[in-house]
Amino acid sequence: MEGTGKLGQGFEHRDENATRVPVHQQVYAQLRDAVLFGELAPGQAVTIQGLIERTGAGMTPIREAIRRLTSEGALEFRGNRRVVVPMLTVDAIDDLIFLRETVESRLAAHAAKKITTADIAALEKIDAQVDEAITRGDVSAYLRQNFAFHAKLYAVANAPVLMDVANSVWLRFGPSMRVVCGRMGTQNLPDNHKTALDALKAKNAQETADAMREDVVQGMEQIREALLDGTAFSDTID
Amino acid sequence: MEGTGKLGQGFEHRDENATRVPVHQQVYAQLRDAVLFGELAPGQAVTIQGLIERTGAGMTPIREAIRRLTSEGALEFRGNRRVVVPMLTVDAIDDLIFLRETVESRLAAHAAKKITTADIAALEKIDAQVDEAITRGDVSAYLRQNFAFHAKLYAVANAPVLMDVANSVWLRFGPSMRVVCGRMGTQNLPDNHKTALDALKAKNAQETADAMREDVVQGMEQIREALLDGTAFSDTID
DNA sequence: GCCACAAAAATATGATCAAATTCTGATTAG
DNA sequence: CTAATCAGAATTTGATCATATTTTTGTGGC
Repeated sequence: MEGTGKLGQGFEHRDENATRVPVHQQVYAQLRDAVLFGELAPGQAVTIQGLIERTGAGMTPIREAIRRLTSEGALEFRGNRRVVVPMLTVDAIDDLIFLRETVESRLAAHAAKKITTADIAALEKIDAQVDEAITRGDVSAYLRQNFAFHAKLYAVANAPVLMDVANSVWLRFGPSMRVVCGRMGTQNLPDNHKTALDALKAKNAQETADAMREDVVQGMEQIREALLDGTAFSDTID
Repeated sequence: MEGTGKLGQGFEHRDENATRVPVHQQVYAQLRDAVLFGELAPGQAVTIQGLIERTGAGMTPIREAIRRLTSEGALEFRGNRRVVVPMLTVDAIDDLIFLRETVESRLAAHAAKKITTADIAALEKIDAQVDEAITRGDVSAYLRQNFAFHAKLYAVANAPVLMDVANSVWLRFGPSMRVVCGRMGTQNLPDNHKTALDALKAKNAQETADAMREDVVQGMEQIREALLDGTAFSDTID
């Protein structure tokens, strides 16, 4: 996705049976990933004109994508029609930890009741890639695979409302997570996925919820400490 | 706001010092209220063309408003470019109850720590109007004033992340709430606001949280029972 | 019941207008 | 004489609309 530039290349012939993805959704997905995986730094400005050049799309679909991301908390309206990637405050991170702890453990419990062997296999495959990214020290891959693991669990839980909240939380701490990982590398990162997988196999909702809560809290606390420390975010724009 | 039709009438001269409100925000606010206070029934379709006629606005701002409401859970994408007011399922209402209970009590606790005497006065004034609406049997006024009470509490709490979640939850049960109230009238509606106000005056976070939790759960359970009963929603579209 | 055609609605683009930021240069205080 | 500040011009950016294109839906003939 990085550096490809324009959208829609290679899809000029439309008599294929491939389902057409609307431009506004493509822009949304691209911008969402950019925020989620830290390609945009906290405080960085996001302009409509810039996205027009970057994506080659028209103005309307870009506006739609920005509105969507804004109400999901990925972007922030800064008064004078300026849109930026929000910067985390300590107050905000406390609420995010609380939310993620609460929502993610409930999602995990739901998932434990509905999970199939195929789902477990998929989760194990993703978790193996998480491990690989950690040993390789590949921050970007870790962020993507770790998200994929949690996202898969949300999908299994099949609870749209909770999933929306969880995704919004991810979008809000994503940029800071990247900054923290960039500083610390991948060594101290949490991975309680194995415990969760064992609990999932046993279809034990309570244990699954506890394992995921542990995983979540560990990760979020690292961001919180970096925020309190302050040095990690000294280079961000304002 | 009802029945006024076109937007932006009477604002042709722009040398006033009145701050200009963008059209997409006006459309958003209008549509948001329509969902929140049950002017649109669950399952009802929302079309771009319809809104163009209804509001007199152009296409782009309407699209933006719809995208925003969609990611806030007030509207739902139904496959073939069709947007509808979502219908609540029993699974969804359970998650909404859980979320509102959790988030609203935390917001209440935050508010208790920061509240001023002016805020308390404002809350008491709103609560008086809630009482008046109940005795008058005015469902529409009850819905608006009750929301105003909670919204004021959110504003005092000053926790943007939690407030976004709470507002999203409101948008998701709003339409069904209206259906339920339309059936039952205003007599059996909960109002634990007095207890909450006492706790707020004492700046007791725990008691405030408990009072609000009680208020919230009572209201949500009524929707849940109506959903299980099923008769209340038999006339909705789909 | 199925396919073709017509009408309606949604997506996407570019043009136009308005507002805000930035840039420039001059004036003035230290 | 240098540096800071402010006014106004120029550029950039956002908001809105009108229009073209594509997709879906609805209808009538076979």
